[in-house]
Amino acid sequence: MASQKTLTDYERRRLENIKRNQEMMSSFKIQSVANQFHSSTSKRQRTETKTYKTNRGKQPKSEAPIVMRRSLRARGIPPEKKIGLGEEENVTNPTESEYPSPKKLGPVTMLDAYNGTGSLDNQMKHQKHLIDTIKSLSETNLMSCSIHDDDASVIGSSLDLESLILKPENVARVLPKNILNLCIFPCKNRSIVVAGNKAGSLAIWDMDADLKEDKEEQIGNDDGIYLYDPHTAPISGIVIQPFSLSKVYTSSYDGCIRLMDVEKEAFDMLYSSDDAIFCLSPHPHEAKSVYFGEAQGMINVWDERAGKSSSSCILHDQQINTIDFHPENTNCMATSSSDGTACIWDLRNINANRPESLKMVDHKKAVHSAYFSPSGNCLATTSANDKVGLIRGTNFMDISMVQHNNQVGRWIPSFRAIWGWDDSYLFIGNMKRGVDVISTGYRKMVTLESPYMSAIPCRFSAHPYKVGMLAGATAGGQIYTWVSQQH
DNA sequence: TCGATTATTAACTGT
DNA sequence: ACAGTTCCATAATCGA
Repeated sequence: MASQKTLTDYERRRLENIKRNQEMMSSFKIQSVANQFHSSTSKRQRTETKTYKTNRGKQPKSEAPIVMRRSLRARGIPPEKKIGLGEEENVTNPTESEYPSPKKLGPVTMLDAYNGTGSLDNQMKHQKHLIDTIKSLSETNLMSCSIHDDDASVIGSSLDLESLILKPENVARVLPKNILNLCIFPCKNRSIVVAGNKAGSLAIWDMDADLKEDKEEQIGNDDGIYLYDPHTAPISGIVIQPFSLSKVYTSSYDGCIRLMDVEKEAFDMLYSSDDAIFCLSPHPHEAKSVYFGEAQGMINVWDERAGKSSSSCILHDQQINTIDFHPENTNCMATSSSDGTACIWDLRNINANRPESLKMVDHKKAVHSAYFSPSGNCLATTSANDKVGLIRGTNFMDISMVQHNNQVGRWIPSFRAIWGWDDSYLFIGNMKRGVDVISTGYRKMVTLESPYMSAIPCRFSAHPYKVGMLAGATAGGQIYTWVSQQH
């Protein structure tokens, strides 16, 4: 009943937002971008462009420094068990002991986790260069934030869809295997993206690397891509601390939450569990806590001050795929789950054994994401039932469903519709190698296409400060970054 | 109701 | 250009 009071409070604010939003939308010019569905005569259109920016995409060859790292993790059958099976034989019994594999506990230095090529000396220099970059960016970001606090100018900036283009230099293969998660640094003047893949590797791509002023500082053929191996199973969440860019949280199916602390040049181990961790989300108003979905439907909170997980609770019948917080109402949280539902919760109510949600959206099939719009007026859900849900209005009572093909099969990570820079558009992958842009204002859906996009983008991240900069990641480890071409 | 099983799918790998 | 491999997602289908 305490929640009732907040809701009215909350409602009032939302109504104001809705009004503001409507004004914004009506003043917004309609883009009817001609849908050039090149119904692609066949599939073999062009695939050469994707290797525009190649990388050490493959497994390291036999080189001295790598052997050192390999000896720690890969190839490691738990030594105390399974010896009787003989080596290499463990492949034949997939029933047990397969997945948890050689999980490394405790902190790992960034250099140890670094996966590069070339001489050890070059690797050290290259890796150090990234550390310096992130450190410097952390400082400049703090300065610019404190001087003119014009963050608000970005939120609500409208976007001209026609201006979005994909340049070949903004295409790169940054990782082997599926990218499951990516996140662009919340930094005003730089474009750096962090991506995690199914193998537990983390890539950091500094897209401004080739514009670097200090050419003589460049090491080897510096493509701005840095590869680390902090986890041993799929990376399920990446969170960059907005006010401390040198801290990047990662969660993984290996049951660990790590913190890449660039100041300490290490991947700290914050939390470890026998169960998989499926998602990770920072509380926007409590900088020191991250929420994460663990095991079957459980939500858990990591509290940095306490140095441990503070509370847990079962919210769903199956795994929680995403957690997201309302941008204004500090007690409002949304979850999506493979149990077929997305829910909105009052944080004060989720301590009970069987908490009750404020709102539940039933998709009947797995829900892969549920994200609040930048204003908080709308919740967008993406489900395996081929619907994108828009939940808005007073108390989120108004539910509309947009048809969208979300049948990705087995090899493509599930689609998740994300918001751009205002409440106007959602961005989601398209099975025909495009980016679908869903309008919330009852306009026709538009598909972004490019000859340089040779695979299906399934996961996205929008640059928090650069309107129009949208990075899409594929099952093949590529990242395609669309930008807004001025004028 | 709960397991175990299978079909589905796109892109990479390597001849 | 072709075929073989990926393999821990999801839903539908059987069998206990």
